[in-house]
Amino acid sequence: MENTIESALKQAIQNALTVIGVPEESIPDIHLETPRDPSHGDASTSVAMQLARVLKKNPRAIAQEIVDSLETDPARVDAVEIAGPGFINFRYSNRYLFDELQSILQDKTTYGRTHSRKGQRILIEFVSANPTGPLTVGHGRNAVLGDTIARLLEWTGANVDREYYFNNAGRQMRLLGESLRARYLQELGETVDLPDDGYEGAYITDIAKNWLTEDGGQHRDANSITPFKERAETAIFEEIRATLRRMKIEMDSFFNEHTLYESGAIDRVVETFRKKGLAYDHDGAVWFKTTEFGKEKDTVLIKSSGEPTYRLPDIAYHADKLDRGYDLCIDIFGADHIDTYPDVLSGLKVLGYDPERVDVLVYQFVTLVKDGKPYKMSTRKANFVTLDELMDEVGEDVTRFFFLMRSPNTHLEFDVAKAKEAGDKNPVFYLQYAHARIHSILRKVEELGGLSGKPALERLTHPSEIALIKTLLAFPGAVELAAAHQEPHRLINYLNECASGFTSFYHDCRILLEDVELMQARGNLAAACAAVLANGLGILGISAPERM
RNA sequence: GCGCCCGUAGCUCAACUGGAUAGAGCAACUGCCUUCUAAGCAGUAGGUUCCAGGUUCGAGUCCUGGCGGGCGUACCA
Repeated sequence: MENTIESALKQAIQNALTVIGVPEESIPDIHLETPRDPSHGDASTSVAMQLARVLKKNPRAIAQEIVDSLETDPARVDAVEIAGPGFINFRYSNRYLFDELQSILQDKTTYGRTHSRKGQRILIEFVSANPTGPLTVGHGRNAVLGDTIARLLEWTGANVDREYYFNNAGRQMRLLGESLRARYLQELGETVDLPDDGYEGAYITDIAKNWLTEDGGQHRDANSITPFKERAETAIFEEIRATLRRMKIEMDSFFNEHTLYESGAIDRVVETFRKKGLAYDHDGAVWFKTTEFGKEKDTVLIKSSGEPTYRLPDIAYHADKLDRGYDLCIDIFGADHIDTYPDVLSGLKVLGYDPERVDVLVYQFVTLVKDGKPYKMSTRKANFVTLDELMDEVGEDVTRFFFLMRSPNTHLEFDVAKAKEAGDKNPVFYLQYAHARIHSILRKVEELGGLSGKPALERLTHPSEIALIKTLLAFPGAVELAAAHQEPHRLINYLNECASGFTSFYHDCRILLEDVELMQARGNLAAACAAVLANGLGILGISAPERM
């Protein structure tokens, strides 16, 4: 990324500022942006306006001084203009655009990859649903966000591992085992009630039925619920893994909370806290002095029953992750967990870790809209929609897309009816359609002799052609931006621009022509666009079909 | 009560972290298929960016105070 035109321009501006005698300490961070309005050029900076106050001069006059001492590469930059209140606008040369287009055509499947996170090891923990039931729509946003952010980070050069953290002990799992036993016995004709607060979902009955066909009812008189718990866990985890696979999510590891008890990691955390005077006994429980870190109340680490609350293993777990040598650990949390992570960070600080190495992405809840009405869900009650059911209805691509298309920190309305309308109302098809359309044309170009290895790209002069090239060149930056913010929807916004840029080009400029040279130039532009769309959809985990 | 998030077109949401005339998609209206995929394109209409102050060359974006919604505020996860 060192030799990009942007970095060259920044350097040139920096130099010019020094030349005109701006003291080093008042030089701001030079920021280049792409103007919304194309008539304002291809890149723009507002340094002159930022300096107006320090230098006590008219911003336009400062801009003029900067431009006068600015040395830009005439092969890449056609014009430098001052506009508005003091913006300095840069216009790129066509030659630059064609050179860059050529490099897209060379890189194809790797175009858009950067090295900004090269050498970084990142662990991203997500989904992390306990095995008490199938994954529901509620987990979907977490799963897809986590996986897509992982893919984004991989595209910027990082080495990313995906981990699923779970707990198969405790009250919830006990209830699950008891619920399974009840169903099992019911299937054998006994009259047994589900336990209070038991799991009512039909999947429990399915597990019971399957088991019965295997074991013939030999667990009827088992006096321990352990086999029921284990059977339920295995069956449910199998289903969860299958669902994830269907969503194109491949975990690198599953981490059982229990190992933190066995290894003594939890005890060590408490010991260290005590040694530092940040843990104490009160009312039979062990407390963490979170008031030392700005909280209103201290927090219970170990209940008077002797059972730790989930915060304690959480702290030990994060320490474990950092011990494994990751530069960065990312957690994907729903908004309901928002209150827990400050404690984890405080705990890590006490243990001597740098909390900066943990990043928490909090996303807001999903409202599922069915028949125009919001649909309330709960795993324990039977009224939930599983991810599998959702994918059965709207397909895998649409499912991933809908979870990604909004900023993580706004509420997401998932309207099943809209997602199902496999037509113009569905934005995912717009991207796939543009891609398929290009391939359809390229197949025809192939019949007419194919694309030239050395296309005459300078034949591309139509405004729609130039605009499309510029959009394609923005791809690596869009990936970088989405990765930096951990917000996949930014990439979707970009891909929409890309697809609509193509369709404008498609309508303005015919590709299949007698003029073979022009056909090849345009064909190559279309091919470059297909490559960008395919790469972008790949990052989102959405297919890029060649025919529709 | 306190903490976090949100409030932008009729609806669902963007807006490159402070930039130039706030943009898309649905829905509405008007055009465009003997020519490469009409799952498309071009156009019209739609806005006091919740309200009131403040910061500055410049605010949807930052600060303060309200109003409205979501989530949390457990010896539940």
